[in-house]
Amino acid sequence: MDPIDELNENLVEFFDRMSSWEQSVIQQGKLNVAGAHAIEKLGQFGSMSMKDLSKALGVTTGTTTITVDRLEKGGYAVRERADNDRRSYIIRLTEKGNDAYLDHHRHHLSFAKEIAALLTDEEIECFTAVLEKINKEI
Amino acid sequence: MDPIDELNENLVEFFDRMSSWEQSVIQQGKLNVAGAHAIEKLGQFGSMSMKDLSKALGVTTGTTTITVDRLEKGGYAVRERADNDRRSYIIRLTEKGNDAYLDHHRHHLSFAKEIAALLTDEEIECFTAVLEKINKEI
DNA sequence: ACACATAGTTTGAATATCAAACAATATATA
DNA sequence: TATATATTGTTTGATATTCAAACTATGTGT
Repeated sequence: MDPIDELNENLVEFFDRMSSWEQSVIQQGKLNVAGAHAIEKLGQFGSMSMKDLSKALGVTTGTTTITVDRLEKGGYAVRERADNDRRSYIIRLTEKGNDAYLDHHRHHLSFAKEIAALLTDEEIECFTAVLEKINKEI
Repeated sequence: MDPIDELNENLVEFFDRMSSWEQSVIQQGKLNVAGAHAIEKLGQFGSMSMKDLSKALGVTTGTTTITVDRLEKGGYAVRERADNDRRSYIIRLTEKGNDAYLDHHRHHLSFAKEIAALLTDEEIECFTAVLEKINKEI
């Protein structure tokens, strides 16, 4: 079989499995999908404006307004006035929000651990190196 | 840095990039997300019943009814009566539906090709083998 | 000042999804 | 056979998600 075809099939299946896994993890928690994604971005990249958060999430600012409203009501995040621009807010995770992020992060880590357990040290090294290469260049 | 952390970070980023890529590919076409996913399953696994399609997609049969209605209206798929069970339909891709599947498949292939171009033969082999291993066991 | 641009919110509409009720058919049991 | 139960797919009513466009408030450039 063509190596490209083989790579493709495995990629597609892997992506499918990761999607299912991600969704099931989110559904275990109290957050909706949009909120969980927002918390992930805020946890990963730190506090940011509505606009930047929208861009990071790939949705309109209108949608982000709703998402952040919900996060605020749930006590996961707060809007803080930006120093330099009075139109703008900086969205910051609260302690509860950060806990939710860390919890999600722990899930990811245990997923990575589960994968690593299947592989030899050499395979882990190669797999990580390849992913890093792809992430850098695509 | 801990190899697990490193693996995790690269996995998360890779998944994120694949999600964006997938979404942008779908939005280029005329199908909505649900329809595109349904076509992907039907193309990959062949004609199947509403129930099986629902299971493959991870949604209720009610949702699948709507999705398949739309595919039929768009000329991408047809419901055919099952021989053995008169309650049941077999959902089959039309030629147009199959073209849409092949087109999507081509996008995937070119994505895989793009990735392969970044890697040495050895890396391709290792990456594919690791993905296969993970897919089998997770 | 004045026009134009930008950040975020609101609004109205379209779409997606689910759970539950339902109709038609199949299967099992008495 | 007759009757109860299960299953397949559809419909319905409710809720959630998202977008585009209009809008408010503020910033920037001429």
